[in-house]
Amino acid sequence: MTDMEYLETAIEAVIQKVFGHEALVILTRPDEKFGDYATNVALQLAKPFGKNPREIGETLAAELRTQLSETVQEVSVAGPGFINLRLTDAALAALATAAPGYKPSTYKDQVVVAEYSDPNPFKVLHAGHLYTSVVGDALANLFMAAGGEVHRVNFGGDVGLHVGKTMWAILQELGGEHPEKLDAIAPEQHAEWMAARYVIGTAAYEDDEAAKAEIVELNKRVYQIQAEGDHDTPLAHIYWTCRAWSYDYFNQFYARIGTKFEKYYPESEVAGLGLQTVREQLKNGVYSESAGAVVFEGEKYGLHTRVFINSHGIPTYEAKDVGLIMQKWQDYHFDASVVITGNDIVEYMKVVLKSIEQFHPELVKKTVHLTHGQVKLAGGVKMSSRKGNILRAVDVLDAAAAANKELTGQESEQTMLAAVKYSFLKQRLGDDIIYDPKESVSLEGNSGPYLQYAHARARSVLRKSSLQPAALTESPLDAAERSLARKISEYPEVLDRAVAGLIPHHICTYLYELAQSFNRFYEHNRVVGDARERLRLGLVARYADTLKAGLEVLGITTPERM
RNA sequence: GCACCCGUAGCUCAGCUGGAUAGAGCGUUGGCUUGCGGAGCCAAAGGUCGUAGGUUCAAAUCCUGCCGGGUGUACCA
Repeated sequence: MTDMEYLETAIEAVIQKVFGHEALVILTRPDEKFGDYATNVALQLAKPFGKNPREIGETLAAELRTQLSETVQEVSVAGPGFINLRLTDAALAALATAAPGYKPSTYKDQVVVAEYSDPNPFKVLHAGHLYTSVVGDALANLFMAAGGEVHRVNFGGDVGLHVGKTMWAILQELGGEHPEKLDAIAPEQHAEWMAARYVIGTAAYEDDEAAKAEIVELNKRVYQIQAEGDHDTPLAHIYWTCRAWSYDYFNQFYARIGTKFEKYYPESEVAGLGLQTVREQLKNGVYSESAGAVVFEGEKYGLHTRVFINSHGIPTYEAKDVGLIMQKWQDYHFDASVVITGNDIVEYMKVVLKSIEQFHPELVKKTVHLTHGQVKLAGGVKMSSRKGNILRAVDVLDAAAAANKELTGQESEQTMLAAVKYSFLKQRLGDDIIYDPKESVSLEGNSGPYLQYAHARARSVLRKSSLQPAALTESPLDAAERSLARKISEYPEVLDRAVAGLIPHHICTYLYELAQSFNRFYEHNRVVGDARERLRLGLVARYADTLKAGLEVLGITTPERM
């Protein structure tokens, strides 16, 4: 129980005692001039009690003053009837002292599976993958901070039409099924070479009927290669080699941005289970046959119909997703499963989950689908995957690195990543984000590098002093110190809210406000050399620790020096 | 057509478990500077919270209509 919850309970007890009424008290953080906490409970009770809210407020305030005198130094009623509480310095100091180490227990000892990124082998990583990777990593960190046993997994299509398209163009390039010719391609070229093949294959599929037929055929042959475990035929050689290139490329990218997956679920590994499950449930009437395909009739549930097995007998993405969810359940028996994807598949996912709900409802109950928007270039430039002029993940990182170098004259991978990650994370999840290469890496204002700098600067102050930081309780706080302590003390509440709503951007907002709080304090108050040096060092230490804790949840590094 | 999401300052966004003068960054204007890291601080200008209703003591926040934008809508993922 946080101290805020303790106070809420105490106020509820007072209401019970004074009015004999059960009320739900929610404390908020009002403007600092009003106090440390506020509640509008008196306003809410005015109607049922038929009384003036200020009158109710005053009655409660009087009782609270005597009941909470140990931790609350002032209770006031203001405005239309808000009850404002001002903590004693000692109570506030205790809160600030505990803040950076706070761990919510929301997911304590629970198994949580976080699936995100989900790139397809044989294709390029685009800006959207960078976005989902950054967001997914932060959410996984959030679950961990809340006590969860987190498993990061990744799902991707190593079979499917896109593979047929790329393979078709690869065969064109190699002049047939000649795997030995792949050796001529330099390792650092692998990813780009395959991305270019995909673009060519996609164009051919759309424009050339003969090519389209060949691609469909290749798609089937790839499924066959998987089904038979074929590693010997020339085509299989090409397939497995290029598939491995893709995974190497993914791993390098994830290592660069600092996220690590425990497991890849290639579609080929879950397609069988999906197919089997859907066929089984077809017998049970969950799915039905229509025009040679197996579908789920979503209209019955206010959704739409989707094909799970196509008329060629091949499982579509829908069936693979069924297989994936079943497989994750078999592997982890999770308490919670969170899937993070783009918002273009929200309706799709509803259909898939609704179908699974028919035969495995508890599994769906534990699953949450979180979605994000697209990463768009400022200026509204339209990108097309088909033409290959998409915004790639590396393009974003390169743009950030270039801007950072231009601004600081230095090259820093840490700073660049902080800039990109923070610019993605500070926005509420769900909507599109406008990515402006210049603006997003700006090192001034509300940015990742700003917070890294704020942290490094605080550490520098601590290094500068030869004294040990004191416990905050050693002395009453002056106004500026109190203001900073108050902001630090909010951290547990912010973390709780971020965990409860799975909204990491709240942490960003808070950390920025915290840094502003510190800068205001620091502007006019000396630390090293001041008579209050030890106390202030204690404050700076809590501040730096809180920044560090928050940034770590976001997946942003906190260098001691920059 | 239907479904889902979105519409807050010039730009990019917070705020949306309903509450006290709607906040921040960038940009603009003006001030602070021999500073423990100024990547900062203070201040000013800038808003019919898309629009019309409804619910409520109280609506940017909840409900409905409309306008505008995005996405999805049977064998792609």
